[in-house]
Amino acid sequence: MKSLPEKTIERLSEYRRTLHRCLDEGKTHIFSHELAGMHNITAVQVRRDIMFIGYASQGRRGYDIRELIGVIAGIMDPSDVLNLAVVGYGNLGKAISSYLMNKRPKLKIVAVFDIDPKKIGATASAVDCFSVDRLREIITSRNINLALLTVPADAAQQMAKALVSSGIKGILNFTTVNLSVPDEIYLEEYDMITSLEKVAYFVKTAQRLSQLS
Amino acid sequence: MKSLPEKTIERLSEYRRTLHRCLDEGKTHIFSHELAGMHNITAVQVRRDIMFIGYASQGRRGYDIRELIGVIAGIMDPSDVLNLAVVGYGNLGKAISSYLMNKRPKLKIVAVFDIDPKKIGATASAVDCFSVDRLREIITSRNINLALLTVPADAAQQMAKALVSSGIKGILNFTTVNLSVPDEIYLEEYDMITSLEKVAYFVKTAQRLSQLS
DNA sequence: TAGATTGTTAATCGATTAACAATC
DNA sequence: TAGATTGTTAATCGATTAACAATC
Repeated sequence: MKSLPEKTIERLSEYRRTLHRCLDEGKTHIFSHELAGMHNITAVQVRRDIMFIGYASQGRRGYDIRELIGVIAGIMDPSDVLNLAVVGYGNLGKAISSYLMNKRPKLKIVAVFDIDPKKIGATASAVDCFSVDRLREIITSRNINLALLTVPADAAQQMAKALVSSGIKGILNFTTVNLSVPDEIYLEEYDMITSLEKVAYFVKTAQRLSQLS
Repeated sequence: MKSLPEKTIERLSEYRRTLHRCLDEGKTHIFSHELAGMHNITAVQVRRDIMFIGYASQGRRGYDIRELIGVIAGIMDPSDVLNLAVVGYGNLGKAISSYLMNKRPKLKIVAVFDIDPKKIGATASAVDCFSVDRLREIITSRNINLALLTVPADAAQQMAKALVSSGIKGILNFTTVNLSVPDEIYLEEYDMITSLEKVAYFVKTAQRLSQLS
């Protein structure tokens, strides 16, 4: 199967969460326009995404929520557990760790790294915290594929380099530094300040436009 | 002036940060291919973005970094300070607050809200922490335009509603709930689990594709 | 049936990239 | 000049939306 469009992948992840919530509320089926309304998009887009993943409903009673969750999981979830490391255990690292803990059984945080001796050795939220000196050793021994980078900006590039040379496959970058890594490493920037500036720009622009009318 | 493409806005924010770093390192000019290399995009795209904002260089010696920063600031920065509130002062709220503190003088966190009496009244990182009961009062009196929502998932929709009715203009949503808000409210989803699942998907897909070859 | 809904093709929109003339 | 670089138009690519036949 070909790789799906990036935007579709993002939405599938969001649909799944919403579908789980609907299941919890006792729903068994959902219409495309319902799912669309919950995500502020159009029903056509929902149907198109679902077409992409090759799922078809039983006609006019909407999609079977349980089945749809299963199909999405088949696409999105790795067949084996993907082991993660959180690198940098400050407020952000802690927030992310507790956020992710037990949410996705196939995405498992198996190690946390920090430079602060006071944090090292602690077993925070059931995960061991190691010194960054042992990065390569632990990444190899625990078969870690993905790193969540939450260190201070001035340590980011150097740490990314160390991660890559330790055999990591992908980095989710929470720092404000644009990392440079080899092409074969999947890098996702997750940039708060950019998001915030974008919101600020559009809020400002919307205000200005509405004043004109 | 028309509103710029969303993607261009995002990149302008990223360029500016990089440009500041270059200034700190003593550079005065930068070529489009240098800036492109630092962001893993093409030089054409950099030039096109810069064309969009109406800046022109002095010919073949690249862009004047200081001037370019000024032009980007003129586009992106609100003319007046935009007041922000962080709603939910757990690990994530703390990380965001200290992250943003003093980074962008035009984007100022002027209040923090929480439900926990132990946090209320504290003056964390020089910002007062209030009870959510006083949401409307403080939002009005401190002229707050934008909220950063970091409350637990089950409180998110209710809190969003309270924020909207208190007169907020935009929400940056860090929770995993897809909020529903009126059209005129600018809503930006900032979703960690989706980002992580996306990275996981592409890492997995890349591995599979490379095994085929 | 009439009405609601899905699945899919074709059209549109928006963003990126290729190509290249102009500049220094 | 030759070479490097910019600014801009046109072509391409990818994602969204419109339109509509098929289904129940």
